[in-house]
Amino acid sequence: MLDPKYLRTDLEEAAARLATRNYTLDVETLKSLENRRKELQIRTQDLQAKRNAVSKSIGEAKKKGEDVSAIMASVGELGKELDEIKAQQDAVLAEIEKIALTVPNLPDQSVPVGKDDTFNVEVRRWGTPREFDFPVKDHVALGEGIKTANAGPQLDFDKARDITGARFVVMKSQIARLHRALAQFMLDVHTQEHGYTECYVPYLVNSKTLQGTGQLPKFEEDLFHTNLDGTCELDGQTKRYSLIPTAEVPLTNLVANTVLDPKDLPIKITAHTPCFRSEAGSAGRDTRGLIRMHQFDKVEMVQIVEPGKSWEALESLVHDAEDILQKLGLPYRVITLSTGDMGFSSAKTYDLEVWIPAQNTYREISSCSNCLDFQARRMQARVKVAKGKNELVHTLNGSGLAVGRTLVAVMENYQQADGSITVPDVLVPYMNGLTSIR
RNA sequence: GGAUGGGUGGCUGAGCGGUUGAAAGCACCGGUCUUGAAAACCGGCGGGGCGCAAGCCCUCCUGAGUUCGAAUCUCAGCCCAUCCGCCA
Repeated sequence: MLDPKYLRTDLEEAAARLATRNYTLDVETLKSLENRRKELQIRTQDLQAKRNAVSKSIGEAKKKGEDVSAIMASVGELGKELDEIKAQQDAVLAEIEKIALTVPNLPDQSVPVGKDDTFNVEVRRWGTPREFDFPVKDHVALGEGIKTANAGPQLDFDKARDITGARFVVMKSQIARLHRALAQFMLDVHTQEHGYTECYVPYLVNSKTLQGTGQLPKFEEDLFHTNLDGTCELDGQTKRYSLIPTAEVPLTNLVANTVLDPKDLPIKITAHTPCFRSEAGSAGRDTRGLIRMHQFDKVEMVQIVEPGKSWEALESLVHDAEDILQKLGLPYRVITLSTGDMGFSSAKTYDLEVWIPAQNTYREISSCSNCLDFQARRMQARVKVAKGKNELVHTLNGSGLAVGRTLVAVMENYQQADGSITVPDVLVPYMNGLTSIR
């Protein structure tokens, strides 16, 4: 959520900045709601003050044994009026809240302005894509060509289709192990070299949690939801669990509704989890292979930092992600997403794109975002900066990395003419010494 | 799933329906004392909203209700603890 104070005082500016990310802020509606809110709040508070004063005097009079029937009669109407106005105020407040929860974060001033991904800006490149002296295969062809002992493909999309449906995969044998090795390797690097604390988190979360990081209420259809005793509405909260679309959700919400001690910051945490996305609206895109799955593994990094320290934290986060790619020897580039291409909660996002030989292009493998206080405000995550002075923390998240896509990159970049895959040096220990998958 | 007991400020923990936003202790902050520190003593110390401010309002798990007035009473829900049952 944006700072309601800012939204009140600089509504026009907010609208202009949000427009750069293709979001139209309903200025007129907000203005009139705000005016109404103010008017109603003044009236309720006035009535409440009156009621409090009278009630107090009743108490005092009663204590002295005086007759209070006259005073009590005088406040009879007050309660009724208060109830009415309070109800109106609650309705207006609820309406404002409803809008506020669907307004995306403001893009930082340093973010390139543009309506879509064509306005993204390349920041730097690392590594040189390898020259192949044979026709390159994509990871699907490679994975289906490498067989298990009983001749089944090690990358099996057909079985997954039978078991579940499209956009799922079954991995077997050494490919499955390579996939696991990648995740282990990433976790080890982040915990042992980058200072993150490893976490194991729930894969099913409640609605409040999803609201905290910004997935709800706006992106309902992007998620998979469970159906706990039917879905019942309970004080505005849908009672059900949903599968996490990223570990950012449980990790970031670890600090929801807390007041942190500055000396405990920054908090750097990481987790390897499966991620579940409905991919609503991406029908037909990346239908071949592992690039876009309903279920995929990811190692996620989250940082909780003091306000004012998040920009340096964003740079460190990107470097932590880049380090994995460098250790794996995978060529990549760093992109600054334009205003129109950023996620809902982000003020600035760097994407890491890894070289995919079969597509002759770079594809997203990590997304690192600074959310500033946007998520913290939704979660009520604060830090005690001075005595009695609490400020919202800043939250950042980044993939470190998407494991499935890293597997794709390793398979394709390390393929040999005979269809085998050389195991990157850093992964050999995780593969029990195996140097080649064939 | 069944039974019982609970949810109060950073923590522990009081709180007859009426100056209780909340005793007390710990922690924390400021001061006195001290060469310095500790101890002792004095003072301060939850969160949020509106407002330039004074101040006013909200907030004792959440929501609804009773009442002139609710942390205190009623109902529902959520969560926690313990015991029983079931179970990876």
